[in-house]
Amino acid sequence: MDAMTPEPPSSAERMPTIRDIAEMAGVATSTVSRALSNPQRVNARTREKIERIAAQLHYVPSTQARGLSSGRTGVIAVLVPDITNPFYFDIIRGTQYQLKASGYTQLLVDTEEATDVELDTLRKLRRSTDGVILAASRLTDQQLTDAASRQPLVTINRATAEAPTVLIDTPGAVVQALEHLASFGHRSVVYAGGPTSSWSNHRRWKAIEEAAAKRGMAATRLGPYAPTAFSGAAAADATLGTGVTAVIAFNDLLAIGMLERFRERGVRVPEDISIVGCDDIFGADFCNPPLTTISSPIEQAGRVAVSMLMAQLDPIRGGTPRKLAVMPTHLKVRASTGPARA
Amino acid sequence: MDAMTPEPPSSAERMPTIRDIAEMAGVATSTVSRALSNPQRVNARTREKIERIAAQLHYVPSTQARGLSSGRTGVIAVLVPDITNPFYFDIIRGTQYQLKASGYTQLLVDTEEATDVELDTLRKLRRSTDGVILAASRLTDQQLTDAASRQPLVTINRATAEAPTVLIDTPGAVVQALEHLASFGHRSVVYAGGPTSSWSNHRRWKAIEEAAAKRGMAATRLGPYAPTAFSGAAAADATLGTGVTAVIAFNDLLAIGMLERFRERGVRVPEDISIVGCDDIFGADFCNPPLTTISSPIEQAGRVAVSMLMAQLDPIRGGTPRKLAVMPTHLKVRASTGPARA
DNA sequence: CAACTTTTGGCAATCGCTTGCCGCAGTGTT
DNA sequence: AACACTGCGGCAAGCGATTGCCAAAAGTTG
Repeated sequence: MDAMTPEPPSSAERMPTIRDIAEMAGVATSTVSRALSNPQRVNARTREKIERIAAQLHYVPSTQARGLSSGRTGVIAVLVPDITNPFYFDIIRGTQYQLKASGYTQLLVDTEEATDVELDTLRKLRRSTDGVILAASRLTDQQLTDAASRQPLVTINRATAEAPTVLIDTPGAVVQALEHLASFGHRSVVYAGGPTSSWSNHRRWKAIEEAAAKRGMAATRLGPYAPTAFSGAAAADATLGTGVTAVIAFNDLLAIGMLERFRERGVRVPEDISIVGCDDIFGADFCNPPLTTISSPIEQAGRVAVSMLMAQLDPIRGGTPRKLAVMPTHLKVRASTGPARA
Repeated sequence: MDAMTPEPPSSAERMPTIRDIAEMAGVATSTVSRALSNPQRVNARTREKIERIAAQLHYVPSTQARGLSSGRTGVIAVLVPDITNPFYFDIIRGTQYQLKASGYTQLLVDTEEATDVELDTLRKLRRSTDGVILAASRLTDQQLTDAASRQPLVTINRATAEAPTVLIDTPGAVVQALEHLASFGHRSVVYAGGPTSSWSNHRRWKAIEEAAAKRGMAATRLGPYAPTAFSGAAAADATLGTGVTAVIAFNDLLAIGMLERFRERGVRVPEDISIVGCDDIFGADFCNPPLTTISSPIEQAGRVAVSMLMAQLDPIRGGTPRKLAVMPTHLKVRASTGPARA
């Protein structure tokens, strides 16, 4: 107003606020606020007018201010151990899709397979997010319980008593995999294990051990190996050392790495050795040979995780909050498995 | 303090604020604020005391409040056309890494290869982010110019006059690819093109056309095809229809899809037809046959984009703001290319 | 038509932090 | 000894929304 007041640099013109709208509409800011985020609280005519002005001004509410006063941020964090692992891509896509549909923003964080990064992130995020989806958490039960008591949380592939969980029923499919191998005459199998801190890893091995025992097959566990194609070489070599005819890998990444190593060493797949992966990631269908693997609707797992979180955030609209969802799995037979060599 | 005041539900105990710290330390909130975010502005002893109390309270500053009053959000958005395209994985990893190192949070958004989603996202994000990295933007020059004038922006694989850009020098490598094919006796080549709105696509085709003309080779453009493995079938069929002995695909995804289709139809690669991909994505090395492709430090491109953005945000510390960075590329020869059939 | 309820909109406090401005000490300069 | 700095800390005004409380207006009812 004052002629002395220096104009702010016009480089970035000021963004409109509810005050601007309120002035133009001749109402109070509170009315604008209500019209925009609580429509039924305000008269239809007033609301329309406000909406029109808002649109005309290209008004975008400040998430910061909104979050500060309302306590809600509209942000959900998704924590994955490794952004570059294709397995998580499908999860991420699923959560992204469903979060967007629910009006939330997804904040993706790579925890680098490290417990402390995970813990630290969780702490920092407590303030700035409404909830967290924790995929393949590396936390201990205790840490997980603590975290769940502090913020709305849903885990994927990591069961806890405290937080709702989406589980991919890999153990179920492991049985199918074992049957499949048995039908090909395999009598002994190696499990190329994943990270020690991986809960799924334990779960998978237990299932294999048990199912193998039931069928009188010998099962050996190798590892731990990092869940990367790169580690496949070591896993392949160790497997060859055992003389088994079949191997089940912790995941497809590892399996694909093993495939390459086998080829390098002149070991034929599946003639000399059969290999089963897990997750049916991008690439499992076009590697050489195409990988027999355990497939599941991973993307859907992400979507389900989101809806379980939504139910937790808004118990009324969300309906009965499920504590556990199990995604079905099935064995996808491709060319990496075949009859056991004599 | 008042006995009548109802205790807040202890379910989630209140998070500590700078006021709590200020009270405990016996200083004003402004001092706490400065001690924490502007350390040299406050006496060392005072600062240490405050830091100690903050740590003890597990204090985490509210990004919301901070952003509201300071105008900075600490968030950088990264927009990619398709989260599930492995090409962007590496970019995302690069940006994530570098942003974290710079103390920023990455907000990842999938724009679904759609111009309007991109535009809309950009608008919404203007308020809540400090800057944007736009990978393979589908925007027109005009739209891009507008966007760049409204918010700090860096593009990847999309040159503009306005915004700093990181380019992957694929056209450069296309020449290598053509030489490689020529040395194998190929005289005609097909380019299986990508999306019409893709700037790189045009750029690539121009380079091929020109390089082919210079060598007296015939070049035909096919497409557009969606940059997915799924579209590979159509691209493969169309390619076969032309009778050429070599094809360069818009990207590896498409190339891999073509590879599969060729196998389905009994066309041998590289005996019957040679194929060159582009990007060297995850999977290009283990598909069947492994793909000859144009490789480049994609992850580094992401990192460079971040540092260019940082330079823009803080011109003093950031050093000379580069307007353009070109990432080198080279042809990675694998098994999908070979001598032309007679 | 009076008494009452429901709508509708305004006031003002608040969320947690940043930052411009001010003033008090302590130090150094002439 | 008077003066000017400089370093350090406090005051208080925002940032842009939300929301509890209240009052005026409108609608209902007997």
